[in-house]
Amino acid sequence: MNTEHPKPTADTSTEMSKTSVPKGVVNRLSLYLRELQIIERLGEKTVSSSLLGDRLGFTDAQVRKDLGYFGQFGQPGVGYPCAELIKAIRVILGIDREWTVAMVGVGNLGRALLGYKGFSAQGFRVVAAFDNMAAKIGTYCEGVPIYDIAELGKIVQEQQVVLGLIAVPASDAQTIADELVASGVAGILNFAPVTLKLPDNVSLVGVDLATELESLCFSVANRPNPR
Amino acid sequence: MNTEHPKPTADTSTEMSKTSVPKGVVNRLSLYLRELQIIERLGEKTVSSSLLGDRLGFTDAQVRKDLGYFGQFGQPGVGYPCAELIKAIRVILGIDREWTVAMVGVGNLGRALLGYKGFSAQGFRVVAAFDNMAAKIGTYCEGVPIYDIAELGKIVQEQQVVLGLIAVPASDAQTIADELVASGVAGILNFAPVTLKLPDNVSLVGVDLATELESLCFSVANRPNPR
DNA sequence: CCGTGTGAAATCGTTCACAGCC
DNA sequence: GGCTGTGAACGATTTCACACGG
Repeated sequence: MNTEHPKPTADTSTEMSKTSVPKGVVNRLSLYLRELQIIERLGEKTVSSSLLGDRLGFTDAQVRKDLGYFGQFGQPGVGYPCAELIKAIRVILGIDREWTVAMVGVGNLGRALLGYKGFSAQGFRVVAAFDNMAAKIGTYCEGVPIYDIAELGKIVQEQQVVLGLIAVPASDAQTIADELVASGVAGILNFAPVTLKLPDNVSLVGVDLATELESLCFSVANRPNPR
Repeated sequence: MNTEHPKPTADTSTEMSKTSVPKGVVNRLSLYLRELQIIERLGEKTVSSSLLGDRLGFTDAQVRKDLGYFGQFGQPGVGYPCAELIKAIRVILGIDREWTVAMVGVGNLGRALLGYKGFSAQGFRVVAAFDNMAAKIGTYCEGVPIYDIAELGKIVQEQQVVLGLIAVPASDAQTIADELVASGVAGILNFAPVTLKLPDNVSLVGVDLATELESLCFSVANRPNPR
């Protein structure tokens, strides 16, 4: 849960958001997107902030405010047009283009992630995977070629990989991260249970299973009225 | 990042403490714990809030405030004793006891999660896994027996499962969640990309890969100074 | 001195409430 | 009538700053 990103000065051309966006908004945007796609598939042409909010457990005001950070997408009295809002959110999130991705670590978790359909579905193209186990090198996993980790730099550069996913043991994660950064990736999604240190021109998001489980324990253990 | 729950905090018995803990504190506590274990293994007997904070990217004040919600653990002029603070955080998080866990869905992701060492390492005992694929039923994965999903209710009750992990396709997740709740679990960790609706005496934490990746995209796409 | 614990101040994020539009 | 867009009020969280203890 480690993100990055200020919003100080845009120097170029067009407009930049006046106010900086609260962190949390971006995650909610992803959820709005997902829910909008479901609603659209249900045949609805438009959706109100209150319906969308109800389905996700947010207030209508929050939905409107969140969207308001990025523009005006709705029509008073009517709601938001699903199709257009979906398109707009994809642009905001930056997933209107294709992202070139590499997976580092093809153990249990790496394999599972490579098999996750959501990646390709949303425009992420996994072009390479890396491992240090000789037996795996040269084979394919879910259609993705597995290379020797020693070739990481070369291949990341050749293939213009923009995002790196780290699914190696904690002890190797920082080294891998450094190599990815040196090879020019712009962002890293880290599944290893360590806090990575990166230069701040590289974005970092971490997914930490232990942390999530522990926070679940906490809320169970400290529940207001245990049954 | 979907969490649940407002009113925690207390240490013993019948107290309904008024001070609510900011959400976010619990996740940081997990990180403190992890880092403390590393620091302790390095041979340090104590650690200051500023050192701990620096290693994780938080301010010293934040570290002290977070810990302050739960008691006084440090010595002025000295810092926090690693061993004791570790023990204290484990108690706060509720991971000083053993939690009985069941995994639902033994596809790629479920298998990967079952293989994740962090679970057993921190006192989580996975006693059962469920799947609807006939070929898997009756076999073991990472030492965990796989049962027919039709037996979920019976086995969860028999084994007194407290936490359920959902790693099934999105379309099945709500049904499974309902069954888990009906069988008496106290918390659910959901990996399926849907927003679950649960009664509020059951805690919910969601881990959503698509959302995390999208938020990474956003911060790369909107970086202050793209290189 | 260094470093904790903690009110008080500052900052940030959410909810309210209402004007204006369909 | 229903619903968006948005400043203003409110609430939550973080940072500051300093008294006090080893």
